[in-house]
Amino acid sequence: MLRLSKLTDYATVILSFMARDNAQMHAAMEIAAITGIALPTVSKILKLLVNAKILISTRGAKGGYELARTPTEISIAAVISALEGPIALTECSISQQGCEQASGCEIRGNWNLINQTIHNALESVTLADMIRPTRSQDLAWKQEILIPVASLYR
Amino acid sequence: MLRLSKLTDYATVILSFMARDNAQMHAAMEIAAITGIALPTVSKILKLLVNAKILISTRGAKGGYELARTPTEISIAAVISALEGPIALTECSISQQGCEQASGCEIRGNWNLINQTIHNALESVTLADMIRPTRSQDLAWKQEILIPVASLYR
DNA sequence: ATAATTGAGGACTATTCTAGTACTATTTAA
DNA sequence: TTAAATAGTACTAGAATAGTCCTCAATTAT
Repeated sequence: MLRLSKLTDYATVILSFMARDNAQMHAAMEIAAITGIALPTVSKILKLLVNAKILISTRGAKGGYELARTPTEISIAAVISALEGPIALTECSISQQGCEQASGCEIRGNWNLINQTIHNALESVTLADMIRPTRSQDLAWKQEILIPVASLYR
Repeated sequence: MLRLSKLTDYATVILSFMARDNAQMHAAMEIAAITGIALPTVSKILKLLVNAKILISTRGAKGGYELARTPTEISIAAVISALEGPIALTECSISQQGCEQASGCEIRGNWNLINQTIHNALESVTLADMIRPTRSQDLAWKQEILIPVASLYR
């Protein structure tokens, strides 16, 4: 199923709300109330997004969270990485120590390629794209996503 | 991390071996011995691949498993689907009942789009691609993967 | 100054999912 | 009829995830 964690899913909901809303500063409690996600969970997610430099936090009374960049500059890949670490389908693509297959794993290089492909696809979609309506008549969206695989080899 | 399960990873190793090897029929025990994966685990994976019509099984003495199609006709997307169910990043993309976000989820359509994008990318890579060597001088591979996103809307 | 508000950081728990194993039935060849 | 091989299903242990809670730090308002 190639699953994304629930927290990541929540993160996109939260960020979409923040991108759509005019106000710049949002307290965690406010976000929890609006999205319907429990406050401690929202807090956890917001903290991760701050660490990943996707959000900026302000402490104290009247504090809260705001987007660090404009929605067009925040890619879905960045959000996923913030919540789940580096984007990669297989273990061996992350740790350099390689897998311990008896026969030797011949296909790691190709997995890396696929990882790159997907990463590129996710990199090309931004928060601004996510908050666009999906009805087909509103489609001033990207014509196509072009992934030059050959370039990955260079 | 956008993780793929270990079983799926194993499946690609197993299928790569079968695609590379000339012999048509391979018993589960043989595959276990060569790949170094425990026999019960190998069996489990092979059964799933049979159900997904990626492999054909023959029972009885001299039986075994063989590819149902040529390696160029087996996509990585099919393999992933066989092991993990439909390829989708978010829960709500699979079940039709929708999520129970208080504010209403505005972004489902866009997630579906991203799912489609990734699915297309995985669909375009086949088992034959996986067993190709990865050294750059051997690259008679695909020039690029073209994903016409606009067409998804029609 | 002091109190109130808000985020930071980390620890902890319960639940769910995954990986792996085992057992029994069924099919086929010799 | 026996041996070899897959089919199907159920079960267990371990790991990962989701979610919660508590204490500390920072800022603003009174």
